[in-house]
Amino acid sequence: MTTRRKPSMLDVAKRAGVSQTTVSYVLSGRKDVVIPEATRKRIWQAAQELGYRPNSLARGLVRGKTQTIGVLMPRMDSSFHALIMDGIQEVCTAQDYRVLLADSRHNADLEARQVEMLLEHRVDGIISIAVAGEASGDWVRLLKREGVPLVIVDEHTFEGEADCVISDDVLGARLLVEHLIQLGHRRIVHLSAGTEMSAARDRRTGYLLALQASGIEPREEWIRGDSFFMPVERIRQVVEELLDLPEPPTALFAANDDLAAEATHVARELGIAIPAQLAVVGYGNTEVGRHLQLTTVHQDPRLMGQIAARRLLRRLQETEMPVKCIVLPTRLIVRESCGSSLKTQN
Amino acid sequence: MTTRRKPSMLDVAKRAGVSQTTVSYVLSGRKDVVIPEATRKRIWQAAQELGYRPNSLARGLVRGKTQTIGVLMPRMDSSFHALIMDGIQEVCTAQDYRVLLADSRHNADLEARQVEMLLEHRVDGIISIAVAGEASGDWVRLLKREGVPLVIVDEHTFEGEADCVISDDVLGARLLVEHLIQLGHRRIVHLSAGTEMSAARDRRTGYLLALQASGIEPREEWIRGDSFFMPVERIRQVVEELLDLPEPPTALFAANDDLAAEATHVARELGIAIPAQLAVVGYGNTEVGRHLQLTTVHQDPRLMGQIAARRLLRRLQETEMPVKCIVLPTRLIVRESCGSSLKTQN
DNA sequence: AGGCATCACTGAAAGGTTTCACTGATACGC
DNA sequence: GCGTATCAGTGAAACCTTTCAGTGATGCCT
Repeated sequence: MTTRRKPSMLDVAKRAGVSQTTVSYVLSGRKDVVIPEATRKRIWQAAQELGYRPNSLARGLVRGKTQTIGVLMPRMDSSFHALIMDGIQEVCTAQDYRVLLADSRHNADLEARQVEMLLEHRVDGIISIAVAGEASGDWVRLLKREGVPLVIVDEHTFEGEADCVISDDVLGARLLVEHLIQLGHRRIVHLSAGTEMSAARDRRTGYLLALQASGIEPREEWIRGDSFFMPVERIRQVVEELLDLPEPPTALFAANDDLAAEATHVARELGIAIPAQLAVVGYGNTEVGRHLQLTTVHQDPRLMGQIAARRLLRRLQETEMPVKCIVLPTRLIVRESCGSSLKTQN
Repeated sequence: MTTRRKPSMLDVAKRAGVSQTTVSYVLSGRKDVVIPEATRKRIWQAAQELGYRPNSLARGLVRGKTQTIGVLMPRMDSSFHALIMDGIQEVCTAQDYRVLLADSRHNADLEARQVEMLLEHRVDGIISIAVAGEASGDWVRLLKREGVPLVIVDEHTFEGEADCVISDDVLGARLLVEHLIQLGHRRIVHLSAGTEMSAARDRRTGYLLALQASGIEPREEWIRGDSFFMPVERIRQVVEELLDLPEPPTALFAANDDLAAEATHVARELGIAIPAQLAVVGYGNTEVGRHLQLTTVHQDPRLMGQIAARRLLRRLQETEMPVKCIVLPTRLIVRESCGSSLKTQN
């Protein structure tokens, strides 16, 4: 059994008794060229019989477009990232675009190399999810120079240089903390995700704004934590520090639901009753938060992905759209973990 | 500003004063061809100055290999799928392979079209995650005919026709249910995920085996549920049916942790105390399960992804390996939700 | 001095498609 | 019967790389 070459357009052309050009016109469905139905049928049949499959590489090479977008992200592990991807996929699949994945494994060098990889593959545009740090500025500007459209999700550090899709985290955090203050809390600590990512910064900002608006002087030792991706032991250590303060907090605002869930565990292990002795609130409205009855702020990562993808695909058509930052609204979801008697829907 | 063409090898060649062939040899790092260091330097510099970026499409076209694998999955929403992806990504990124994503949105037609799409892109191989149904048999056999390596994750329906990576779900379910029986339960119901996916079938099988081994006659009305992806309302309805039986169950085995979590909610809403009145166990050892203190069986989706990717990449080298089904061991994790006093590690 | 090996390259084909500029042939109007 | 449209295609270049088969020019051996 000789491993035979895959059939090409030329093979189809020969079998159908026409030129390769005609096959191309028919198979790529160009309707501005007149080919009678009979000929089309012959070509379709020949293609069918040979098991012909168009070669996207050759097509991309000559067209200069690949109908492929690149998606860059630090890792594909949390459900937040997964849901953003799901939204992107949904839109891209519906519009017949392909998705080439690139992860940076939380490593700036690799991130830059992955961007290079995507460009080598001649993707038509790039969506980057929650990418961080000033180091990323280099490739963000590179893409701009090269004219490769970029949409950044959940990060607005490069607002003005690329489209971005974020949620209103300052407001969300503020709503959450104001809710705690209304419940009578004054010593509210923040399990933070650091300052590298804008989402983390914004939530901290909203926290501080809420305190200040109520005349509560924020204390330096009330804020701990440095990333959304701290290993569990680190989270536990930080939470213990916060709970062991000389004047212990009565409420804790975690930068996302996962951190809040972990904080809940630690508190329980320390014999602290929730919400009686400690109110805990999270951020993001994840499944974990729902199951733990966590008061939180609603976020819709799938929608963020959809919007990002739609924006990118639109930009591939209309090149000259002004860059913008799309901010999704947030909404407070009150559940048991904060000890509130009020309940919102959902 | 004229939109100028991207620099090609020929441009680099001209600038460095050598032939295109030489540039190719130097830039693709072939060490079997002798080119003095001075020439290499000149070429690297020329490439640098021009901002040359190799074109993977052209390379793939001539090489007949793309260093790209396709990943097919129903959707990218659950963290189970995300973690499998993460494992795949990790291995592929490390070995300098790219990942082209294709989702079928739980639709058999689209699934077949996505496979076709991957083949048009000339991927070197395909990993398919939790793909189901006899309809998939068509493209599984197609890939075999075309000689495109395939690894199937979390599904062994096509064992023998393609490599697969699964966990020992029959055993896992059996351990779980035997544990319940040891705790004294006799009326154990199963919130099932139907019969379409092998994982769901296997867990049901393990459940039945455990009952039979203890001389408990399984009743038809003890098994309800038809998919891992039931909408929440459907899950609730099914759980209520199970809990409302004339002789109510004392234990419930859900086909995965998410279903178990939902069942827990429903039970609580019905005023049923867990584990006092109803023991609940799940499957998969997910974050949700951990936070709910759910007794479960450990699964490592990231590892499954890694193993699948390693298997596929290896098969791309050694074409003639026999097909095999890799079965990962499972491990019982006892927590509070089953009312057991024994505790295992983790 | 002649033969051979190695060095440092080069030319051209091949890979599969799209697209522009054509070309015969038929039909139609007058 | 002639000019012009439309029809139904075709030929060849272009896209960018890899790779095979060479080719002069040295260096070395005997």
